[in-house]
Amino acid sequence: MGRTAGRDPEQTRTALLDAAAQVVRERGVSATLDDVARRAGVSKGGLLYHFASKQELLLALAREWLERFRAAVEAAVDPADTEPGRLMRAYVRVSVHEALDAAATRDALVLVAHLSTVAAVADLARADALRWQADLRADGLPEDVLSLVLAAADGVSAQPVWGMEPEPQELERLRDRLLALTRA
Amino acid sequence: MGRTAGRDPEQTRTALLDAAAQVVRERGVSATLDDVARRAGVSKGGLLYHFASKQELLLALAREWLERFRAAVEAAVDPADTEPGRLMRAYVRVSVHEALDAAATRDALVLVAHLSTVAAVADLARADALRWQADLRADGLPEDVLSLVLAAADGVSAQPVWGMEPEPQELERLRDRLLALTRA
DNA sequence: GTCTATATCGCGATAGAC
DNA sequence: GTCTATCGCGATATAGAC
Repeated sequence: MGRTAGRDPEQTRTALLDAAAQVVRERGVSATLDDVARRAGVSKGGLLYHFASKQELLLALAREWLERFRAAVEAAVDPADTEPGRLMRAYVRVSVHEALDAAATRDALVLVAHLSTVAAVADLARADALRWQADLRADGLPEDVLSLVLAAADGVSAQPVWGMEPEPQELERLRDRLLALTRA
Repeated sequence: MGRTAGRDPEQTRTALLDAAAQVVRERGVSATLDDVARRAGVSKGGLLYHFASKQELLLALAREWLERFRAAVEAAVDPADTEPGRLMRAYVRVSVHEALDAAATRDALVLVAHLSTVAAVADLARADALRWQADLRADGLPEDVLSLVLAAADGVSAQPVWGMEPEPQELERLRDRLLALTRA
Protein backbone atom coordinates (compact mmCIF):
# COMPACT_ATOMS: atom_id res chain seq x y z
CA MET A 1 0.00 0.00 0.00
CA GLY A 2 2.40 2.57 -1.23
CA ARG A 3 4.67 4.23 1.20
CA THR A 4 2.35 5.96 3.62
CA ALA A 5 3.91 4.93 6.87
CA GLY A 6 1.48 6.31 9.45
CA ARG A 7 -2.28 6.77 9.57
CA ASP A 8 -4.14 7.92 6.53
CA PRO A 9 -5.68 11.40 6.66
CA GLU A 10 -9.15 10.09 7.47
CA GLN A 11 -7.92 8.25 10.52
CA THR A 12 -6.00 11.26 11.74
CA ARG A 13 -9.02 13.50 11.35
CA THR A 14 -11.15 11.06 13.27
CA ALA A 15 -8.54 10.70 15.98
CA LEU A 16 -8.39 14.47 16.31
CA LEU A 17 -12.15 14.80 16.59
CA ASP A 18 -12.32 12.07 19.21
CA ALA A 19 -9.55 13.71 21.18
CA ALA A 20 -11.25 17.07 20.91
CA ALA A 21 -14.51 15.61 22.20
CA GLN A 22 -12.75 14.28 25.29
CA VAL A 23 -10.77 17.40 26.00
CA VAL A 24 -13.66 19.80 25.46
CA ARG A 25 -15.87 17.79 27.78
CA GLU A 26 -13.22 17.98 30.47
CA ARG A 27 -12.01 21.52 30.10
CA GLY A 28 -14.63 23.30 28.03
CA VAL A 29 -13.93 25.13 24.81
CA SER A 30 -11.01 26.93 26.40
CA ALA A 31 -9.16 23.65 26.02
CA THR A 32 -5.91 24.09 24.20
CA LEU A 33 -5.13 22.99 20.66
CA ASP A 34 -1.96 21.55 22.06
CA ASP A 35 -3.94 19.35 24.48
CA VAL A 36 -6.13 18.09 21.69
CA ALA A 37 -3.21 17.42 19.37
CA ARG A 38 -1.20 15.60 22.01
CA ARG A 39 -4.09 13.37 23.02
CA ALA A 40 -4.49 12.38 19.38
CA GLY A 41 -0.78 11.66 19.10
CA VAL A 42 -0.25 14.51 16.67
CA SER A 43 1.62 17.78 16.90
CA LYS A 44 -0.13 21.12 17.09
CA GLY A 45 1.12 21.87 13.60
CA GLY A 46 -0.34 18.58 12.45
CA LEU A 47 -3.72 19.46 13.90
CA LEU A 48 -3.72 22.81 12.14
CA TYR A 49 -3.09 21.10 8.87
CA HIS A 50 -6.35 19.18 9.20
CA PHE A 51 -8.39 21.98 10.76
CA ALA A 52 -7.34 25.45 9.70
CA SER A 53 -8.46 27.09 12.93
CA LYS A 54 -9.80 26.25 16.33
CA GLN A 55 -13.26 27.35 15.32
CA GLU A 56 -13.23 24.96 12.38
CA LEU A 57 -12.29 22.13 14.69
CA LEU A 58 -15.12 22.93 17.08
CA LEU A 59 -17.61 23.31 14.25
CA ALA A 60 -16.62 19.97 12.79
CA LEU A 61 -17.01 18.43 16.22
CA ALA A 62 -20.47 19.88 16.72
CA ARG A 63 -21.56 18.76 13.27
CA GLU A 64 -20.34 15.27 13.97
CA TRP A 65 -22.33 14.96 17.20
CA LEU A 66 -25.51 16.47 15.86
CA GLU A 67 -25.35 14.11 12.90
CA ARG A 68 -24.56 11.19 15.13
CA PHE A 69 -27.63 11.86 17.25
CA ARG A 70 -29.82 12.21 14.20
CA ALA A 71 -28.50 9.00 12.71
CA ALA A 72 -29.07 7.20 16.00
CA VAL A 73 -32.68 8.34 16.11
CA GLU A 74 -33.27 7.35 12.50
CA ALA A 75 -31.80 3.95 13.20
CA ALA A 76 -34.00 3.60 16.27
CA VAL A 77 -37.22 4.03 14.34
CA ASP A 78 -39.07 0.74 14.56
CA PRO A 79 -39.82 -0.38 10.98
CA ALA A 80 -42.83 -2.32 12.21
CA ASP A 81 -44.22 0.79 13.87
CA THR A 82 -46.53 2.65 11.54
CA GLU A 83 -48.51 4.64 14.08
CA PRO A 84 -48.22 8.42 14.49
CA GLY A 85 -45.37 9.30 16.81
CA ARG A 86 -42.90 6.73 15.58
CA LEU A 87 -40.14 9.33 15.20
CA MET A 88 -40.85 10.77 18.64
CA ARG A 89 -40.63 7.31 20.15
CA ALA A 90 -37.26 6.78 18.53
CA TYR A 91 -36.16 10.18 19.85
CA VAL A 92 -37.19 9.21 23.36
CA ARG A 93 -35.47 5.84 23.17
CA VAL A 94 -32.21 7.38 22.02
CA SER A 95 -32.32 10.24 24.52
CA VAL A 96 -32.83 7.91 27.45
CA HIS A 97 -30.38 5.37 26.09
CA GLU A 98 -27.71 8.03 25.90
CA ALA A 99 -28.59 9.33 29.34
CA LEU A 100 -28.23 5.75 30.60
CA ASP A 101 -24.98 4.87 28.94
CA ALA A 102 -22.23 5.60 31.41
CA ALA A 103 -19.72 5.75 28.57
CA ALA A 104 -18.89 8.63 26.27
CA THR A 105 -22.26 9.07 24.59
CA ARG A 106 -23.96 10.07 27.81
CA ASP A 107 -22.07 13.31 27.71
CA ALA A 108 -23.12 14.29 24.21
CA LEU A 109 -25.19 17.14 25.47
CA VAL A 110 -22.62 18.36 27.91
CA LEU A 111 -20.40 18.63 24.90
CA VAL A 112 -22.96 20.51 22.84
CA ALA A 113 -23.62 22.87 25.74
CA HIS A 114 -19.93 23.63 25.96
CA LEU A 115 -19.64 24.03 22.23
CA SER A 116 -22.66 26.33 22.06
CA THR A 117 -20.48 28.86 23.82
CA VAL A 118 -18.97 29.47 20.41
CA ALA A 119 -21.26 31.67 18.36
CA ALA A 120 -20.78 29.82 15.10
CA VAL A 121 -21.64 26.54 16.78
CA ALA A 122 -24.71 28.03 18.41
CA ASP A 123 -26.00 28.96 14.98
CA LEU A 124 -25.46 25.43 13.78
CA ALA A 125 -27.29 24.03 16.81
CA ARG A 126 -30.22 26.37 16.29
CA ALA A 127 -30.61 25.26 12.68
CA ASP A 128 -30.54 21.67 13.81
CA ALA A 129 -33.16 22.33 16.50
CA LEU A 130 -35.48 23.87 13.93
CA ARG A 131 -35.12 20.85 11.73
CA TRP A 132 -36.04 18.57 14.61
CA GLN A 133 -39.09 20.64 15.38
CA ALA A 134 -40.26 20.36 11.80
CA ASP A 135 -39.59 16.63 11.56
CA LEU A 136 -41.32 15.89 14.84
CA ARG A 137 -44.29 18.01 13.94
CA ALA A 138 -44.68 15.97 10.79
CA ASP A 139 -44.78 12.86 12.93
CA GLY A 140 -48.53 13.09 13.52
CA LEU A 141 -48.77 13.46 17.30
CA PRO A 142 -51.18 15.92 18.93
CA GLU A 143 -49.34 19.17 19.70
CA ASP A 144 -49.62 18.96 23.46
CA VAL A 145 -48.35 15.39 23.63
CA LEU A 146 -45.48 16.37 21.40
CA SER A 147 -44.36 19.30 23.52
CA LEU A 148 -44.65 17.38 26.78
CA VAL A 149 -42.74 14.35 25.58
CA LEU A 150 -40.13 16.40 23.77
CA ALA A 151 -39.53 18.63 26.78
CA ALA A 152 -39.12 15.60 29.03
CA ALA A 153 -36.75 13.86 26.61
CA ASP A 154 -34.69 17.00 26.27
CA GLY A 155 -34.73 17.48 30.03
CA VAL A 156 -33.33 14.01 30.54
CA SER A 157 -30.50 14.77 28.14
CA ALA A 158 -29.87 18.17 29.68
CA GLN A 159 -29.91 17.39 33.38
CA PRO A 160 -26.35 16.04 33.42
CA VAL A 161 -25.20 19.43 32.15
CA TRP A 162 -25.80 20.92 35.57
CA GLY A 163 -24.82 17.82 37.47
CA MET A 164 -28.11 16.04 37.99
CA GLU A 165 -27.85 12.34 37.23
CA PRO A 166 -31.00 10.29 37.79
CA GLU A 167 -30.89 6.59 38.63
CA PRO A 168 -30.92 4.15 35.71
CA GLN A 169 -34.14 2.48 36.88
CA GLU A 170 -35.82 5.82 37.22
CA LEU A 171 -34.80 6.67 33.68
CA GLU A 172 -36.16 3.41 32.31
CA ARG A 173 -39.48 3.95 34.03
CA LEU A 174 -39.60 7.47 32.69
CA ARG A 175 -38.84 6.26 29.18
CA ASP A 176 -41.66 3.72 29.31
CA ARG A 177 -44.03 6.34 30.60
CA LEU A 178 -43.08 8.71 27.77
CA LEU A 179 -43.52 5.98 25.18
CA ALA A 180 -46.94 5.20 26.60
CA LEU A 181 -47.92 8.86 26.40
CA THR A 182 -47.29 8.88 22.65
CA ARG A 183 -49.83 6.09 22.26
CA ALA A 184 -52.61 7.32 24.52
CA MET B 1 -22.85 61.58 52.82
CA GLY B 2 -19.22 62.14 53.53
CA ARG B 3 -17.01 62.47 50.55
CA THR B 4 -17.74 59.32 48.56
CA ALA B 5 -18.30 60.80 45.15
CA GLY B 6 -19.39 57.79 43.04
CA ARG B 7 -21.32 54.62 43.73
CA ASP B 8 -20.98 52.79 46.98
CA PRO B 9 -19.22 49.41 46.89
CA GLU B 10 -22.46 47.42 46.95
CA GLN B 11 -23.75 49.17 43.87
CA THR B 12 -20.47 48.66 42.06
CA ARG B 13 -20.47 44.98 42.89
CA THR B 14 -24.01 44.61 41.63
CA ALA B 15 -23.25 46.56 38.48
CA LEU B 16 -20.29 44.29 37.84
CA LEU B 17 -22.34 41.14 38.31
CA ASP B 18 -25.05 42.43 35.98
CA ALA B 19 -22.48 43.34 33.37
CA ALA B 20 -20.83 39.94 33.74
CA ALA B 21 -24.17 38.19 33.23
CA GLN B 22 -24.71 40.03 29.97
CA VAL B 23 -21.25 39.56 28.64
CA VAL B 24 -21.01 35.89 29.53
CA ARG B 25 -24.33 35.18 27.87
CA GLU B 26 -23.09 36.84 24.72
CA ARG B 27 -19.53 35.62 24.55
CA GLY B 28 -19.35 32.68 26.94
CA VAL B 29 -16.90 32.43 29.78
CA SER B 30 -14.05 33.40 27.52
CA ALA B 31 -15.42 36.92 27.79
CA THR B 32 -12.78 39.35 28.92
CA LEU B 33 -12.50 41.01 32.31
CA ASP B 34 -11.98 44.20 30.41
CA ASP B 35 -15.31 43.80 28.62
CA VAL B 36 -17.12 43.18 31.86
CA ALA B 37 -15.47 46.11 33.58
CA ARG B 38 -16.16 48.51 30.75
CA ARG B 39 -19.80 47.57 30.51
CA ALA B 40 -20.14 48.28 34.22
CA GLY B 41 -18.38 51.61 33.80
CA VAL B 42 -15.38 50.51 35.84
CA SER B 43 -11.78 49.83 34.96
CA LYS B 44 -10.29 46.37 34.91
CA GLY B 45 -8.30 47.27 38.00
CA GLY B 46 -11.51 48.35 39.66
CA LEU B 47 -13.14 45.04 38.88
CA LEU B 48 -10.23 43.14 40.34
CA TYR B 49 -10.56 45.06 43.54
CA HIS B 50 -14.08 43.68 44.04
CA PHE B 51 -13.41 40.19 42.67
CA ALA B 52 -9.88 38.95 43.24
CA SER B 53 -9.87 36.73 40.16
CA LYS B 54 -11.96 35.85 37.17
CA GLN B 55 -12.99 32.58 38.77
CA GLU B 56 -14.29 34.41 41.81
CA LEU B 57 -16.36 36.65 39.60
CA LEU B 58 -17.88 33.70 37.76
CA LEU B 59 -18.53 31.83 40.98
CA ALA B 60 -20.30 34.81 42.49
CA LEU B 61 -22.36 35.10 39.36
CA ALA B 62 -23.38 31.46 39.41
CA ARG B 63 -24.26 31.63 43.09
CA GLU B 64 -26.41 34.68 42.48
CA TRP B 65 -28.43 33.00 39.74
CA LEU B 66 -28.88 29.70 41.53
CA GLU B 67 -30.09 31.57 44.59
CA ARG B 68 -32.33 33.76 42.53
CA PHE B 69 -34.03 30.71 41.00
CA ARG B 70 -34.45 29.07 44.38
CA ALA B 71 -35.91 32.23 45.87
CA ALA B 72 -38.29 32.57 42.94
CA VAL B 73 -39.54 29.02 43.43
CA GLU B 74 -39.98 29.51 47.15
CA ALA B 75 -41.91 32.69 46.50
CA ALA B 76 -44.06 30.89 43.96
CA VAL B 77 -45.26 28.28 46.43
CA ASP B 78 -48.96 28.81 46.88
CA PRO B 79 -49.60 29.27 50.63
CA ALA B 80 -53.12 27.98 50.20
CA ASP B 81 -51.83 24.82 48.56
CA THR B 82 -51.28 22.09 51.14
CA GLU B 83 -51.37 19.08 48.83
CA PRO B 84 -48.32 16.95 48.02
CA GLY B 85 -46.41 18.41 45.10
CA ARG B 86 -46.74 22.05 46.07
CA LEU B 87 -43.01 22.66 45.68
CA MET B 88 -42.96 20.87 42.33
CA ARG B 89 -45.83 23.02 41.13
CA ALA B 90 -43.94 26.15 42.09
CA TYR B 91 -40.87 24.80 40.30
CA VAL B 92 -42.92 24.23 37.15
CA ARG B 93 -44.49 27.67 37.31
CA VAL B 94 -41.15 29.41 37.66
CA SER B 95 -39.46 27.31 34.97
CA VAL B 96 -42.15 28.05 32.43
CA HIS B 97 -42.41 31.65 33.52
CA GLU B 98 -38.71 32.15 32.93
CA ALA B 99 -38.88 30.34 29.62
CA LEU B 100 -41.70 32.69 28.66
CA ASP B 101 -40.12 35.91 29.76
CA ALA B 102 -38.38 37.39 26.76
CA ALA B 103 -36.22 39.54 29.05
CA ALA B 104 -33.04 38.64 30.88
CA THR B 105 -34.38 35.89 33.12
CA ARG B 106 -35.21 33.67 30.19
CA ASP B 107 -31.53 33.17 29.62
CA ALA B 108 -30.72 32.11 33.16
CA LEU B 109 -30.01 28.60 32.10
CA VAL B 110 -28.00 29.58 29.09
CA LEU B 111 -25.87 31.47 31.54
CA VAL B 112 -25.54 28.55 33.92
CA ALA B 113 -24.69 26.26 31.04
CA HIS B 114 -21.92 28.59 29.98
CA LEU B 115 -20.70 28.99 33.51
CA SER B 116 -20.67 25.23 34.06
CA THR B 117 -17.74 25.19 31.68
CA VAL B 118 -15.70 26.31 34.67
CA ALA B 119 -14.95 23.38 36.91
CA ALA B 120 -15.49 25.23 40.18
CA VAL B 121 -18.89 26.43 38.99
CA ALA B 122 -19.84 22.94 37.85
CA ASP B 123 -19.24 21.70 41.38
CA LEU B 124 -21.48 24.42 42.76
CA ALA B 125 -24.21 23.56 40.28
CA ARG B 126 -24.01 19.87 41.13
CA ALA B 127 -24.44 20.59 44.83
CA ASP B 128 -27.42 22.75 44.05
CA ALA B 129 -28.97 20.04 41.87
CA LEU B 130 -28.63 17.51 44.67
CA ARG B 131 -30.37 19.87 47.05
CA TRP B 132 -33.24 20.26 44.60
CA GLN B 133 -33.56 16.52 44.25
CA ALA B 134 -33.77 16.13 48.00
CA ASP B 135 -36.27 18.95 48.44
CA LEU B 136 -38.49 17.73 45.64
CA ARG B 137 -38.41 14.18 46.90
CA ALA B 138 -39.64 15.44 50.25
CA ASP B 139 -42.53 17.06 48.46
CA GLY B 140 -44.68 13.95 48.58
CA LEU B 141 -45.25 13.15 44.90
CA PRO B 142 -45.05 9.59 43.56
CA GLU B 143 -41.58 8.93 42.14
CA ASP B 144 -42.66 8.48 38.56
CA VAL B 145 -44.72 11.67 38.47
CA LEU B 146 -41.82 13.55 40.00
CA SER B 147 -39.29 12.39 37.43
CA LEU B 148 -41.59 13.03 34.50
CA VAL B 149 -42.59 16.52 35.57
CA LEU B 150 -39.09 17.49 36.66
CA ALA B 151 -37.58 16.28 33.38
CA ALA B 152 -40.14 18.25 31.40
CA ALA B 153 -39.63 21.42 33.44
CA ASP B 154 -35.88 21.11 33.09
CA GLY B 155 -36.27 20.43 29.39
CA VAL B 156 -38.23 23.63 28.95
CA SER B 157 -35.48 25.59 30.67
CA ALA B 158 -32.76 23.84 28.75
CA GLN B 159 -34.09 23.96 25.21
CA PRO B 160 -33.03 27.57 24.63
CA VAL B 161 -29.46 26.47 25.34
CA TRP B 162 -29.31 24.81 21.95
CA GLY B 163 -31.54 27.32 20.25
CA MET B 164 -34.95 25.78 20.51
CA GLU B 165 -37.56 28.32 21.55
CA PRO B 166 -41.13 27.04 21.75
CA GLU B 167 -44.14 29.31 21.26
CA PRO B 168 -45.52 31.06 24.35
CA GLN B 169 -48.95 29.47 23.98
CA GLU B 170 -47.39 26.06 23.65
CA LEU B 171 -45.45 26.68 26.85
CA GLU B 172 -48.53 27.74 28.75
CA ARG B 173 -50.41 24.66 27.66
CA LEU B 174 -47.47 22.52 28.67
CA ARG B 175 -47.31 24.20 32.07
CA ASP B 176 -50.99 23.54 32.71
CA ARG B 177 -50.60 19.96 31.68
CA LEU B 178 -47.63 19.51 34.03
CA LEU B 179 -49.52 21.09 36.90
CA ALA B 180 -52.43 18.75 36.25
CA LEU B 181 -50.11 15.77 36.29
CA THR B 182 -49.01 16.58 39.83
CA ARG B 183 -52.61 16.35 40.98
CA ALA B 184 -53.73 13.19 39.19
C1' DG C 1 1.26 15.01 5.36
C1' DT C 2 3.44 16.17 9.48
C1' DC C 3 6.80 18.48 12.47
C1' DT C 4 9.72 22.37 14.55
C1' DA C 5 10.35 26.58 15.08
C1' DT C 6 8.77 31.32 15.88
C1' DA C 7 5.91 35.55 15.34
C1' DT C 8 2.41 37.93 17.50
C1' DC C 9 -1.05 39.08 20.30
C1' DG C 10 -4.31 39.36 24.07
C1' DC C 11 -5.37 38.15 28.60
C1' DG C 12 -5.23 37.87 33.72
C1' DA C 13 -3.04 39.67 37.39
C1' DT C 14 0.01 42.89 40.06
C1' DA C 15 2.04 47.31 41.70
C1' DG C 16 1.57 51.53 42.96
C1' DA C 17 -0.23 56.46 41.92
C1' DC C 18 -4.13 59.20 43.02
C1' DG D 1 -12.02 52.62 46.19
C1' DT D 2 -10.61 53.14 41.63
C1' DC D 3 -7.28 54.04 37.87
C1' DT D 4 -2.94 53.50 34.91
C1' DA D 5 0.83 51.02 33.58
C1' DT D 6 3.07 47.01 32.93
C1' DC D 7 4.67 42.24 33.42
C1' DG D 8 4.69 37.67 31.88
C1' DC D 9 2.41 33.81 30.23
C1' DG D 10 0.16 31.03 27.12
C1' DA D 11 -2.52 30.75 23.14
C1' DT D 12 -3.44 30.80 18.00
C1' DA D 13 -1.52 30.80 13.81
C1' DT D 14 2.29 30.94 10.29
C1' DA D 15 6.58 29.68 7.75
C1' DG D 16 9.13 26.59 6.12
C1' DA D 17 12.14 22.21 6.96
C1' DC D 18 11.74 17.34 6.39
